[in-house]
Amino acid sequence: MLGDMTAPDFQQQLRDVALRVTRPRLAVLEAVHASPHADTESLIAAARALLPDVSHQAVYDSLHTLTQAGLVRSIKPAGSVARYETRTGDNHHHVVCRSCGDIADVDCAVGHVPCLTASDSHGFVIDEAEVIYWGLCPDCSSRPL
Amino acid sequence: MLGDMTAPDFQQQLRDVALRVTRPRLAVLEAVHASPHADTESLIAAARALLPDVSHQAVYDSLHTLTQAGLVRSIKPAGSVARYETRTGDNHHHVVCRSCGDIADVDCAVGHVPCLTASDSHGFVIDEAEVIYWGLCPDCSSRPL
DNA sequence: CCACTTTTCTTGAACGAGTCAAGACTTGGG
DNA sequence: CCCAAGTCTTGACTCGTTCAAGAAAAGTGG
Repeated sequence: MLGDMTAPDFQQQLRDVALRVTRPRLAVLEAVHASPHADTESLIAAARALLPDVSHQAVYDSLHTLTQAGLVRSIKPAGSVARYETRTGDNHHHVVCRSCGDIADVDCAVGHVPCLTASDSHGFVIDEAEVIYWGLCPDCSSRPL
Repeated sequence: MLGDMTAPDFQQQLRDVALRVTRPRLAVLEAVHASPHADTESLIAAARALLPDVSHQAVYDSLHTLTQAGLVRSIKPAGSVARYETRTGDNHHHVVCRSCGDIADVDCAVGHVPCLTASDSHGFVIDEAEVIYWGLCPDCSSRPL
């Protein structure tokens, strides 16, 4: 069951970053992989579909750990709760619908590392540029309130 | 005030956007103008320095109203509470220190409207691109933990 | 395969920025 | 000056997230 060949090898992913392989972590990893941009509540539900008795705290903890390890990435658009995805390390950004909060991935038009060098960084040592495009998703823009 | 001719006329700003001129709003506008990137708690304190008995709720409400009217702009970097500034409409972005949370303004290297056209917007109608540069401020980068 | 050490998970309570609601007060127009 | 609409005060409350203590599981060395 957890050795599904078509899906990423989550066990191996955990070992690769020197994290212990636990069922909560596997369930969370699989849940995030299956539902990109899902919020924590949904992920708790999804993780429980795989491991019925996981505590919400274990999910929160796993998400933090996996985020720090770089296996998942968290995004928190203003006005939204935390959301997670497994697509990491490829410098992609997000479009967020102002109306329904839906999120989609976008690659920057510039192609890579957009605007990473600010004109005047005030002495800050910058290591990441996070871009959020705000607008309306197809559904919401075609169905104005 | 004190002969400062460059100080914005906050009363006029409110009238220009068809908002009622109330003392809480003036106090909040002035507070935000005086302390760019301040969080709500600081702004409540700053507003009370000008108008001792403002309720926190009036400050929250004013901030929302002023934000909607475009007189102030709010920013909420992940892991931080809401912060506000009066510099609006000039497409500038922010550098946020991962360590101390300090924020500074930056103009995008591209000069204007950076990356506003995503490569594939998935049908979203985009109206704004928000950029946050993450890194370490001068103090934190020179004094590693 | 077992005992041990460390990390992780469970349970349950707590926190705090922000929001809601009802009634009193202001603002600005007439 | 008066009034209706819009704002503010007060105080309770929500809910995503975090904290804490003890129980359980993972990995390690014997």
